[in-house]
Amino acid sequence: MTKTSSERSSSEIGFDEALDRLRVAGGRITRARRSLLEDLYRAAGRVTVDELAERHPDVDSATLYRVLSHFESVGLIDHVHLGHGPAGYRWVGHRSVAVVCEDCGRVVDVPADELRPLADRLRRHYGMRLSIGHFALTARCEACAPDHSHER
Amino acid sequence: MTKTSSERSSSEIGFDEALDRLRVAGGRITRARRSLLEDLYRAAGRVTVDELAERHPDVDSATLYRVLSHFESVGLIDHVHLGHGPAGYRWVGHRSVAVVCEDCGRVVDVPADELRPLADRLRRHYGMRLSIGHFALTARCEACAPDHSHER
DNA sequence: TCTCTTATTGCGACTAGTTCGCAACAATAC
DNA sequence: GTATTGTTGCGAACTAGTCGCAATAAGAGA
Repeated sequence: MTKTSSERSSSEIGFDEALDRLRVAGGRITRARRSLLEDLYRAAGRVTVDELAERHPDVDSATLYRVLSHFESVGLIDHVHLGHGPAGYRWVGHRSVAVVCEDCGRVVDVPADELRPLADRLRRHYGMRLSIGHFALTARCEACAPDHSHER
Repeated sequence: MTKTSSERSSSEIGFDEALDRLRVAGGRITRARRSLLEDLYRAAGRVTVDELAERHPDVDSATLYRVLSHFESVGLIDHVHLGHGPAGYRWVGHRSVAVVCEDCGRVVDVPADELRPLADRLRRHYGMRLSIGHFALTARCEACAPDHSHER
């Protein structure tokens, strides 16, 4: 289920740089923080809290959330709500929007630019600045909703 | 089935028709169902579970959810997840998408047609059929995220 | 290196939103 | 009316996430 082909761009924050950021922010580099940071850094794409909890059984779930929100406040990761399920976290620098199938849960990443025209219209005509990335778009994938207009 | 995409509320289901549908579906018209159906029919737009619970204190919340999902399965209402908060329910036939401010929770309704270009692209290029309406788009309204840059 | 301060953790309780099991109830068919 | 069985109310459970607090352990300074 690992996400494919999210190559690291040069503008992306490196692991050591991330550690520095945490230190500059005045925080301590604890065992939990270091191992979660490593995991998030190495993960190719989005990771859910469940997955992190499974991979770090020594880290309490309350701590998990606290660490994640700390990382987020320092600008190392961001999170996206994937429909009904748990949120997904990933290293910053990705400029894509998740489109999740509401039936099978499959997530397809779409370049954020695809939403630009809509975002512009929403801002200009409705005064709403679209939060690209914070919530996934829900859809149905081909497997779950084969085309050719057969309504349920 | 009556689902041609550009049609609007001319084909909206009336209250008595809705009652018929429930009967045809083999269900009983209970007190809870009748009063909730009336409420939803009369409500101008989206109603949250909280609001319904407040207005129908005699109806247990578990029943509330069951009735709502029954109505939905019969095709009388649909629901939309408004970001972090509770879901909103409304009479079918509305062709709009909710855009919710993630800070203040304000909901702005946007004609579904605004999403058409995006939906088309997602279908054609990514094989995902956007579920317009099931999830709100999240954004920030002008009050919560005043535009600092000087854009036209 | 040891000591001290205090940021962070683990634990358990708690929240919101929603679902489930089950016995009591009430809508309808007869 | 009575019987049948779909629905309801109640409470418990569940998921995703948050919070308070005492114990722990980073890491600055001696």
